Amino acid sequence: MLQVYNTLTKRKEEFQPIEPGKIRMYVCGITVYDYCHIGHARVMVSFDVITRYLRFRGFDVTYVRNITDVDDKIIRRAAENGESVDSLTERFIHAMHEDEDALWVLRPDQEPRATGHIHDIVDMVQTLIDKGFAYQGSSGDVYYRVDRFADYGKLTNRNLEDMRAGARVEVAEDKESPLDFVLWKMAKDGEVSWSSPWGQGRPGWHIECSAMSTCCLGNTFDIHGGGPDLPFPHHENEIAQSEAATGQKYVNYWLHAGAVRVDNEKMSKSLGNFFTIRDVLERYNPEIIRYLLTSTHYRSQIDYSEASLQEARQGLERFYNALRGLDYASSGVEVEAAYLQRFNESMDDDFNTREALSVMFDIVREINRARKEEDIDRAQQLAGQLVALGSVLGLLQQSAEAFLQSGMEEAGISAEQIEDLIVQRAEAKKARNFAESDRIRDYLKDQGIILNDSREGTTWQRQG
RNA sequence: GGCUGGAUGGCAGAGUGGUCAUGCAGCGGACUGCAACUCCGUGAACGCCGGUUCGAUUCCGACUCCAGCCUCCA
Repeated sequence: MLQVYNTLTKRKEEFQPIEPGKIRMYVCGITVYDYCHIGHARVMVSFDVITRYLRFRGFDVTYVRNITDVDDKIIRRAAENGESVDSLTERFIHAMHEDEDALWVLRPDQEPRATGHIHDIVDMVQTLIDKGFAYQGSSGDVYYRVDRFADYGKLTNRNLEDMRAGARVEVAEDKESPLDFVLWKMAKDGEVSWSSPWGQGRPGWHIECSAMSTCCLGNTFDIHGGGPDLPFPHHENEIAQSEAATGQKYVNYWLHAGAVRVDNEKMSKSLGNFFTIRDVLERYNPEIIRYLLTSTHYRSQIDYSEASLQEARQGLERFYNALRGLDYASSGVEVEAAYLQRFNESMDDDFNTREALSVMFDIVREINRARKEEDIDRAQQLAGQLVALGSVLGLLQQSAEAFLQSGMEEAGISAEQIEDLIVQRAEAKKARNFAESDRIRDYLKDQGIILNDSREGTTWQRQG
């Protein structure tokens, strides 16, 4: 039985799709004005794993993740750079796709962009005005009338009294209540804008997700996901907009990823501890980031640090050391019941990837035992199963050599030089000149290269 | 202050009303010319105080501390 933790009810619930066998899922994506950071990576990887597992379990999943390609930050950044909004957003959408590909994040089925759905957004705003849930202020901006929506605050347990009392919200002169939020924003001179019944302007942030999710997935859909900072106000406002507009329940299950901290501090630009995905990829194999993000439950807070990256590297080394030199099937492998059942039970429990990994480590031990007993058929059979389960988490999809020999290439020596030295060392060993063979090994170790002798010969890997 | 989540062995991190997590590190042994990889064995934990129970790290309550959100932020 698949159970998921639902932010709306604050507990784990049995998952029941609206339509048997089908799942419609929407995840809030990126505002494209800069490179993606590791917090973005976490949301991408978490929902990628969720999607892969749901499909592995036989569901037909429609995965939609939006791109916010117009908002204040984008307009400001484009102006600072002296470039058009289009050119800025195209650049960073391209960069986002590169980062995702590097992390083996499968593309969503649809990636709607706010600017591609202006018509749907205008329609929804008009519906809200017609139903009395929205109004145009004297500035021309259109606001959502929070007091009209009785269920406001149900996702994050807020009540309007408390919020008014401690209101730190910017007060716009023409709002009826300080808690009202913008649906349609009038354009200032020269800003990118679209025509609407209320004048030239652009959508507010929250309305685009309501409009696009409804448009792509229907009035009510199964899963809505996003990052840790989105439940309030973003998702609260989405519920208010969509349920007021359609009169139907918006979403059945709300899933939110946990925060990423850096060296045990909140990640923020002011602290200067903001890491982009490409910063990290300069120094680490992409799978190391992916493993780090998968080895903690998706809802838990995760600490990003050199130490945690090292630990991720070590975990993967154990996997790839087991796979190294084995010729295993890369697809169509059936996983034997004992392992499959434990794996599925773990993942069925709100996508417990850490526990699923512990099942995979048990397979590693059995592979190594089989290798020791020279039962290569069994080792290869298990290796295929290990990689099959790995593919559900988006792990172990490169060759052992590629992983183990990756890292710090620039600083070190080339593969050709290493192979040469290994040959020289083999000759020295044959002549029982251990002083010379050890000298070569120590030299390579200084270069970050670890040698590994076995009956079949010597293999090498780079140090993490 | 309000709302959420958390506190597990040296570190990371799952989980369970009474019995193994797992990975890294440690210790003993095997393999090896010596290493590395690997295998076998092994020590070590459940914030604090009450309650329920034959028995609680696991359930309930209080407390302390930590984190996220409440302002743009994944």
